[in-house]
Amino acid sequence: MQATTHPTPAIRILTIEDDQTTADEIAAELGAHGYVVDVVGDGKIGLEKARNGKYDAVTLDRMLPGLDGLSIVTQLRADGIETPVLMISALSDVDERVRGLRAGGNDYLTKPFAIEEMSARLDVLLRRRKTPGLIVTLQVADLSLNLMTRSVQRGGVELELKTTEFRLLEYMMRNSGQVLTRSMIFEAVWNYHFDPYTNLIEVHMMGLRKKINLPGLSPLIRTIRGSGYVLGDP
Amino acid sequence: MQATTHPTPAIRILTIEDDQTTADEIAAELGAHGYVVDVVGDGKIGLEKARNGKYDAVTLDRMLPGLDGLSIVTQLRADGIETPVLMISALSDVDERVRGLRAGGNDYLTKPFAIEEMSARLDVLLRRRKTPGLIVTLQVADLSLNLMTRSVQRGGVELELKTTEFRLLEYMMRNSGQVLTRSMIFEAVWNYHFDPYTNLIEVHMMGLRKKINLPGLSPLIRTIRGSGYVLGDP
DNA sequence: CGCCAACATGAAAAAGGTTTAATGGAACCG
DNA sequence: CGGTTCCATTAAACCTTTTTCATGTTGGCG
Repeated sequence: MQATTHPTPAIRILTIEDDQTTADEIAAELGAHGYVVDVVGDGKIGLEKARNGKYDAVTLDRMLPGLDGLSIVTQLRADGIETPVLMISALSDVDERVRGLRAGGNDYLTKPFAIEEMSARLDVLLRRRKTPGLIVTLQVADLSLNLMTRSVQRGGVELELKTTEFRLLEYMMRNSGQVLTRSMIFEAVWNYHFDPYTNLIEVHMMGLRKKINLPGLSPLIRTIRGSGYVLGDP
Repeated sequence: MQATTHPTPAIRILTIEDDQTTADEIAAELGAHGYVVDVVGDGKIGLEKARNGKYDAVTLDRMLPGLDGLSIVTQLRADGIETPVLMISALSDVDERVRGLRAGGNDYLTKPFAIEEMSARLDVLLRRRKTPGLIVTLQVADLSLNLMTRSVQRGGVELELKTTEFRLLEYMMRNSGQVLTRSMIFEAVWNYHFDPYTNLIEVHMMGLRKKINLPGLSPLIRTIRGSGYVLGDP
């Protein structure tokens, strides 16, 4: 093994932070974790280094002299740089957090924070796998159901379904356009293989309809009198 | 357009049924739906036709002269024939149903049945898409979590998790081997962006541990005193 | 060894979801 | 057009899950 090369290349962190005390603390903690830390106190210079320095991650203060933290992430992302960014701020309200993440931050931490907290969050960012986020969705008309996240949308607006409603809708979407009898629904959703002589299905069907039939949009669930129900528009 | 070809090829159903009355009813109903129906009363002949006849689906009585319904499906599947089979039987108990489906039946219907019931079930079988059943699972040690079916297994045995436990475990599996602080867990699982000053996490962590730590197997959840929790074995 | 803080545990309380039950309304049939 | 059956709707009962609370246990540190 050569003396001039590391067995594994060091992990490099850029800390953009104007408060010297905080900066020292961060540098010490991350150093102790074996990371190489560069500290910068000015926004403009920070952006420059982040652009060129090949860092594995960036910790970024929200309030900075020179250039604001939000602008820095926005710029970075606009330039196509995907380095994970942990945003740090004294502003704790929800809007501020959302703004930070929307701008392109990967995580958001509020001052004051325990230094191990920050370290743990950085670890997660560094190990973040580029999972393509494979989505599996069912689509019927303008209704979509995501099997991974369990989210349901009608014409773009999110619906909050209970678990039974979700299972019922999933079954109907998997067999859309076809008549589904009560016994088929009981088998698929409740795993009942007998007739329970109850109006369970009607009740839950109504719950679904209330949520799915948004004003102005066509009702997607039709009743086939004497047979069952169908999902679909025509 | 030639006179000898159909605009869309007719859908062909094979009905293996020895009771003449039932057979007539089925043929009438399916005929009314535009299907071409062949009726056979004997098991052996039925198996022959199913093997060669290029049918789109088969309805199959459980009790037959010549050859039993169960044996017919078993044979068909053994021969690599994947034609959807709707089994029909006077036997309604769970074991019988399971046996029918295990043998290779795609659906199971108990006599007496409404004829529209059968028709609706056949429709579903006919439109059955060959969805490859794409599975997406998370794996940590001998623990596996299926995101599509929401099932969790430890060393092959199925675990019953509540929804909160499931979300908690999913988050920990997605970030296994790393310390997850309370605030990170609160953000990911409860969507709390503040400290609720409660022991919610401890309680649910215990619930998970109780289910995951099967006797003889190593405890996968470790507590990092002062920091948080880690999922993984070493 | 003893104190303090952090975590674990069990059970009660609160919240939320599912099922039953009772009633009203709409479609079909003579 | 009256009766009957099937479906929709609402509210209450019931059951499960989640959260809180009170208390016990453990590990670190002087």
